[in-house]
Amino acid sequence: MTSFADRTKRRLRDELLDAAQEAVVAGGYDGLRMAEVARRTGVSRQTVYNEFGDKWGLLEAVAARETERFLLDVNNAIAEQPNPIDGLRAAVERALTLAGENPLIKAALSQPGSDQASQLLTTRGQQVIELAHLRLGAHVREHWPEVPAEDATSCVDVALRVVISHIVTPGPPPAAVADQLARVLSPFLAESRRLHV
Amino acid sequence: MTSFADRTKRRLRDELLDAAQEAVVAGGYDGLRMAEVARRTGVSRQTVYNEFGDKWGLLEAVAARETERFLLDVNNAIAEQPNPIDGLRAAVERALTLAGENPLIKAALSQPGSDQASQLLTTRGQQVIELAHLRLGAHVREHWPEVPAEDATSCVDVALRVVISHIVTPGPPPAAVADQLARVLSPFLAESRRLHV
DNA sequence: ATGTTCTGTCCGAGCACTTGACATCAGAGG
DNA sequence: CCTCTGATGTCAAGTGCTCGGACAGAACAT
Repeated sequence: MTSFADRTKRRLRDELLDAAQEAVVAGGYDGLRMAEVARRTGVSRQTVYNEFGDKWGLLEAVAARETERFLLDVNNAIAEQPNPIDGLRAAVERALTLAGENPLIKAALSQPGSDQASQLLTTRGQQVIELAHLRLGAHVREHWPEVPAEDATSCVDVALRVVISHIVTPGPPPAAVADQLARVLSPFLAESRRLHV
Repeated sequence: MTSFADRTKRRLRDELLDAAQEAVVAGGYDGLRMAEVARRTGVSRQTVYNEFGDKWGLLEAVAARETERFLLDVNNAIAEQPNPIDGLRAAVERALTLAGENPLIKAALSQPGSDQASQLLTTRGQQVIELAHLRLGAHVREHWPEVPAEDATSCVDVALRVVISHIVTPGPPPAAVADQLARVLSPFLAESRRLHV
């Protein structure tokens, strides 16, 4: 169904992103050279600009792809738990674990010239919040329809911001944070549920 | 090192060959439609012609690729046996087994409009003989350098023609043929070796 | 001050693929 | 017998993407 040209374009994008990501992991934002990405992929420098506009666009695309993968993984963790509280705990733990192991996040946080990288993390944080809202909200609505949308939103919102904070400023182990959050938030959800039954 | 364009061209060729091979397996030579190959690959009909010239060229390319894979597999079987006689037996058995399981060969042999397909098998047979000569000859020279090149060539030649005959006209199980050939040919090789020590 | 390196932009040439048309041939059916 | 259909093979014009080279500007080191 999809034309060969379409698939090729996708592959080109993917390979460029691979090269770029590798460069960022190795040397941070400053270590990312447009010419190097082009060379590694076997393509002209111009082609990289055609595809991503400018260096910032390339970096953003790298982050977007990684974000999507990240969320996909976290979503799987949620889906395995029918109980929203357990889903919350699982998601938090998985997210923190993944973040701790992710070389791209490490690079963004630790590299010297990370003015840009941290800004990117903030931007991505916004996107993560939006996407995760949809997914987590749907999960709550599905299993606990009694809980009003507003309350579910509030709960998810708080959890996400705490998680992002823990990613940016690492602290206790993932499981501990997950338990803590679940303990703190579950009474709120449970009561909301009881009130609107 | 290789440019993205090169890799893409290779991939295009491969996908076209995949589609063509599938068509041949399903419907023989007559079942192979240029337009269908193009459609399945997501490319224009003209592109198929640009790549392979004409229908016969496409079919030949399919056969060539499959031949290469076939020989690669057989070569591995040979390489595992230091003793040339054992190598011969292993190669014969592997070749007949592979041929018996290969859908493309089955299609070429069983399809109705197989005037072309059988001719193709003949052509390929020639190529197989040439390539296998190089490989088998090298194997004998490596392990039994005493055997003159002419004798090794004769031995390999006979074996190859018998094998091809068994592929075209299936008979006893592969292992039986392999043993038979090994038994028949080994005295010749052994004596030649003894004489030229 | 000067040279170097990288970003970002522009443009002309080239190449592969697409599209549509056409000639030709074989088989099927009226 | 004639025609209609579907397939192969060829051609030319059009299109999009990529390439290569050149250039200006900014940051930085010597």
